[in-house]
Amino acid sequence: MSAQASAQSSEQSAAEKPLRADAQRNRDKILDAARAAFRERGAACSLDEIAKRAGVGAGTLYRHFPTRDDLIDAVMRDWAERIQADCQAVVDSDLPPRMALTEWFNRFVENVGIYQGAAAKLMSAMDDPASPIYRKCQVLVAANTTVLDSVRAKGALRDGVDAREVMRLVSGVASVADSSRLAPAEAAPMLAIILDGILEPDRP
Amino acid sequence: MSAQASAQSSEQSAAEKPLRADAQRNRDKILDAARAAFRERGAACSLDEIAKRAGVGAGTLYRHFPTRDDLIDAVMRDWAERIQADCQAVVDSDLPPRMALTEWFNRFVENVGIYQGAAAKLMSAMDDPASPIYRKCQVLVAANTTVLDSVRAKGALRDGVDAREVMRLVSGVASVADSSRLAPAEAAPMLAIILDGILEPDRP
DNA sequence: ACCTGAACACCGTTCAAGT
DNA sequence: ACCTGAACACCGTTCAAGT
Repeated sequence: MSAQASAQSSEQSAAEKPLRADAQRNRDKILDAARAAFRERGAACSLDEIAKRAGVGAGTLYRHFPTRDDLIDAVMRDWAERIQADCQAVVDSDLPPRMALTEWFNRFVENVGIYQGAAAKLMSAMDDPASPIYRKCQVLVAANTTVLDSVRAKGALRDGVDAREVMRLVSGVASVADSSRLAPAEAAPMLAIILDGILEPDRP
Repeated sequence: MSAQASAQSSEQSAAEKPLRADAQRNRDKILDAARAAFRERGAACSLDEIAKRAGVGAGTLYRHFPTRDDLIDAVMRDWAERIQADCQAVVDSDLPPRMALTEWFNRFVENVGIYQGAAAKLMSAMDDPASPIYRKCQVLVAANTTVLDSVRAKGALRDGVDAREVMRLVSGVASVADSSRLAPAEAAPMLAIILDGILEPDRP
């Protein structure tokens, strides 16, 4: 069972008071069950089913995660780290601008597409500070800004290209890919258009 | 009441056997109620509430519209006509390419954004022939192709730009605008990027 | 301090009984 | 031929009772 792997490294946010041992165990079981359920049935899957899979009462799930978005947020934790790692890798790689952005956008769409409905969740949280996922969006915006700035420093970006707008556009592509059930690679033509739209046209 | 307007011009698709008078009246009442409810609460609003608003039994709603998508499809009827009209207007206008496409994309996003969740519905129906909304998507794809072809004829489009991909991209923008609750005008920067991505860069 | 699961509310969907 | 609304199933959410 994959339950073991993450049950060992008790998943908890850095600066929070420690949970009682049994509570921590339940929290981990819920997260494992949620990850599996989201993967199979998408982010709209029944919370009751997740509780049952995790072998806990429904109330326990709600105690740990008052809303569905809180649960999604927790499940997204490792996922945000992966994106930050990708960002760093691309910036360090020193690839030519177009290749760097192609790589970055592709990974972005791939990462955002882990669960059906995850892309849509992200989009609606992006401008909603009240959403539990809002912070995760900030991380994405920051990573995207970092990558774009590194390309801008090479003079490859058109004037007036705003990282926020690019982020929205790419999220839109991720969402299209998600709801049309496109393979990640099938998003490439759309991403290519965006690239042509933000990169300085080849100069003689 | 706005109910009167559309109750007079009994809304029925061209080639279908006529309904009994009372059935036709109920159908119209349901559509009016659905339009109002979708506008207020979005495309995910309770069907039961729509039936109540329309003053019919729940079963009557299901008799006329077996699935939620069938109802959405019917509500979208006049909406698709509006898009086709916009398409024709833009093609006939003989505006310079960039202005023509700006106009077209803006209207597209505006039209698709009538109801919360409508854009998402469209996206997922685009590649799903089994969906009742699929036909409506075909209309949109056709209109979009017409506009793009008219611009291509002027040599303003980059080589290899596919109408289908552009349609997907713009739907994605509409979806972002929808779920982030952006005003239609706020989609302009994203649309500008797409324009730069598909138009031939200015030549000296 | 935390867990359980019965109980409630809400919504989609069906279908027997009615006109 | 069509309509009604009670009935059922399913899901989210709460909370009294338990450890």
